[in-house]
Amino acid sequence: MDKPSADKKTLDAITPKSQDISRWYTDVVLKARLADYSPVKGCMIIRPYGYAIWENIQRLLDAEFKKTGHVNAYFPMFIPESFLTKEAEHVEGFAPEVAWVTQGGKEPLEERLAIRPTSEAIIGHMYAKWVESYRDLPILINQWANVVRWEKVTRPFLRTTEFLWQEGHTAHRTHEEAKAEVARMLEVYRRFVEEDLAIALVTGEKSQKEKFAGALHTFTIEALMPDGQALQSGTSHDLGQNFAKAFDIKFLDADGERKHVWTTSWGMSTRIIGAVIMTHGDDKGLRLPPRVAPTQAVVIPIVYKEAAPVLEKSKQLRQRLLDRGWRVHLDDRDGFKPGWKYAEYEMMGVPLRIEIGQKDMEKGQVCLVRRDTGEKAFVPDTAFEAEVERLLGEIQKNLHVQAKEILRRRTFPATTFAEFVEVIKEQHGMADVAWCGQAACEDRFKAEVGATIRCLRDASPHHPCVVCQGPASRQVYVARAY
RNA sequence: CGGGGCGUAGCGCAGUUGGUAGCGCACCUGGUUUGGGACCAGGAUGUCGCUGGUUCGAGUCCAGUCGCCCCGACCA
Repeated sequence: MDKPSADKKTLDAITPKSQDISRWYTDVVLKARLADYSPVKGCMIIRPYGYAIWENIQRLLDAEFKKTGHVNAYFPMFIPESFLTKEAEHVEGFAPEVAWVTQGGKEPLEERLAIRPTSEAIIGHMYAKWVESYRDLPILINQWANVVRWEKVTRPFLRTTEFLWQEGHTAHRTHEEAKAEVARMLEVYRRFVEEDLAIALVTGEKSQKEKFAGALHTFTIEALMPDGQALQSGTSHDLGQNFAKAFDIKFLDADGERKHVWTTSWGMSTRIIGAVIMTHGDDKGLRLPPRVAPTQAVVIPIVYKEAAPVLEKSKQLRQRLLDRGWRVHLDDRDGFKPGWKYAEYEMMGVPLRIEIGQKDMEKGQVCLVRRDTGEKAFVPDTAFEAEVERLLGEIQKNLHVQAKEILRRRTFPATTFAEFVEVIKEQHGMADVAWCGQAACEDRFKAEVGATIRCLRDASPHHPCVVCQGPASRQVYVARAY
């Protein structure tokens, strides 16, 4: 138990991921300075390093929204109670977690105001004002905003009382058009998460029990965390005419008839950052996918007596990468040994480390070290930019391959209920099972092991219902969830 | 919201039968160092989560309250 030197090394270390993933997660969030706890329960401060990831997510997603014809706007965070209650299923679903403003200054309010848990109500109200003719359609608006949901159990990023997200709200002339929009945006999410965040997903429709409150149909992208819990990472809702009727959003169609519009909504939140942390991180800390890493490469000069030439070379290397559009940091701080810096940037998840010392300069080479594999390579100075570009691409790809492999290994078919329970409780995995479509059978997933249907698969069932052994209508993914 | 655990310096912790707070790391200054978490010397740092009570005296005992973590029921 007395190990003075070992103690020193483990003092700042994070709890190993394999040992206790919950503590590991908290350690990483705090030590990598992604976020910090706020004085208000369930809220968090997103620190610059964490916020930089969010900014990259915003930038990439927003570009996709623009490409698909959407524009940004901003709606207020206060929603009159009478608006929220207009859509019966919507209010029932959100009532338990709405925060209320009841007083302004010293005066009590005549009507209390909900702090938006989502914006269908206020946006529906406005769309009713704005839509007159079929020529006003479609409306394709997105907003970047904060919302508040009074959650009982919170964790940084994965579930917070206040969170940042984007919510798209569209109104269409026909149901066909709205359904196409729902599918289009789900695909935008899927591609973004798989390709830019390197996270493996299953996608599909939610069961009626799990759908968004007020929607006809909800479609989801679901990631599986390494502890076997699924994480709903983005949703796209076909709202049918539910909100159009509740808020009286009507247009005069070409045939001279007044008709209700068809609306959709879709959202992705800061929760997705939690998925990035969980999916890619290892015992040393974060491993960030290059596409969203705030710093894609860090230059660490190795200086001895003659510091100036090495520092000068370091600056040149940084500049050569900046010129190519990469996000690069030069850590030329004195007083920290290289080894300390290595550990620090590994913890921060910087994808690529660039070491440069006198020896390298003499040999006309640069040392590159990958965060994902730990592989070290010496490359000719002349090939520097090309190698950095190649390696960052490799790292992005490799993280995705690893994530897909973990999802594959943790997904198990089950044909009997006993097998299903084994998958959830013993394997800590996601079950791929046939389901008859009845709510009673769906309820048993939750009652027995606390799992829910994450999404319906496109595949047709090849076995009887895993619960009742009656004829199955759908193949479904079932798992515990965050 | 139930069950369990924990709140003492920035972080991790110690603090005996109640007697006025300490250790390691981090931080600051100077020097030597620097290819996997350096070393020496000096220095600064606290409403002991908060409120109330018991007491001559509370980090310590009692009550309440807030927060965090873990495990279960609800949710992006």
